[in-house]
Amino acid sequence: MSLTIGELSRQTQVKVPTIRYYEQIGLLAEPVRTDGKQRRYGPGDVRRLNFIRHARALGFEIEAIRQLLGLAGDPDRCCGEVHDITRAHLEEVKDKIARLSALRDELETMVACDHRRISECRIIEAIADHGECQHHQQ
Amino acid sequence: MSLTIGELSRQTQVKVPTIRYYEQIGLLAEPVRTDGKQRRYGPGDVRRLNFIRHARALGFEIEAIRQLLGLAGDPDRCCGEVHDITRAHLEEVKDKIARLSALRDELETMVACDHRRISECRIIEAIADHGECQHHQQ
DNA sequence: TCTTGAACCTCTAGCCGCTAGAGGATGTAG
DNA sequence: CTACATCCTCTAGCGGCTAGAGGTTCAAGA
Repeated sequence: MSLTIGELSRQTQVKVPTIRYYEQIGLLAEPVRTDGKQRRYGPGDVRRLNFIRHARALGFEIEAIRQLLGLAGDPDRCCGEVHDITRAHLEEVKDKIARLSALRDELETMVACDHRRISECRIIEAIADHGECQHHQQ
Repeated sequence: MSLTIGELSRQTQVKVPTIRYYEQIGLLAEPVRTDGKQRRYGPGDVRRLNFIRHARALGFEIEAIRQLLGLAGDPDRCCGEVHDITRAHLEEVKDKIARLSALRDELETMVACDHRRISECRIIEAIADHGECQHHQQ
């Protein structure tokens, strides 16, 4: 009934080295081992790793996921903190979108360049003359 | 007439260790040194570093900037390649925006949680049951 | 029972684009 | 001539993995 790390990887779509990495940073508990030191996983591990994968796909950072997992294991608690973490993440995402949108607009103006010589290329000029605005994406 | 690394840093808003890092990866040429091995920069370095900073602020990767700098130094060439690099970057930015927007919508649905107990929290459920969609932001 | 060989193990290093710190040398103002 | 801000090099760390070396284990087939 138990899974090897490869089977867990196939079921959750999380790569084998990533699973070991999650164990190393304490996001996943150390599993049972065979006599030959190979890892064996149960259904609980599948659920937890799926949760992690989904949260990563939603862009949560590892530390946020660690907190969410802690809270998720505490069924009687009010989920206010879960709400806070998610809202904070939502704000970050909105912020990124806003900054990237400004970037997109600038780049779109720039690519209206009509293939002149470099010495009069609007893109090069645009980068060289770019003002004091602070984008810092990602 | 020449600048110390600290003065260059103040003029360009690029931090001192970052300037040394750019030199190390060959993005910035090795500058003149004093007898005591301290770096001294000229106006050309200020221009080049400003270009780099602006391009970074626009989200270009170091490798793209390396190419842009190479092309920028070739005034008679047609700027088609510059255009291509910029358009490729624009496409990436648009792609990121699209993925982040989908993420934002999902998170917004999730934060409509009304502070119940964890055991019936919609956010936790939403993460746990999250489908097979692949977001992978950033 | 033995032999394959795929999958497992640990360990280390690398990716990007910096940032931080140790520990020491240099340069300039008073 | 001294103080001390700034400079130097070198190494390690950040997040979140990914890749590779070099060796071991496990399960299926002969």
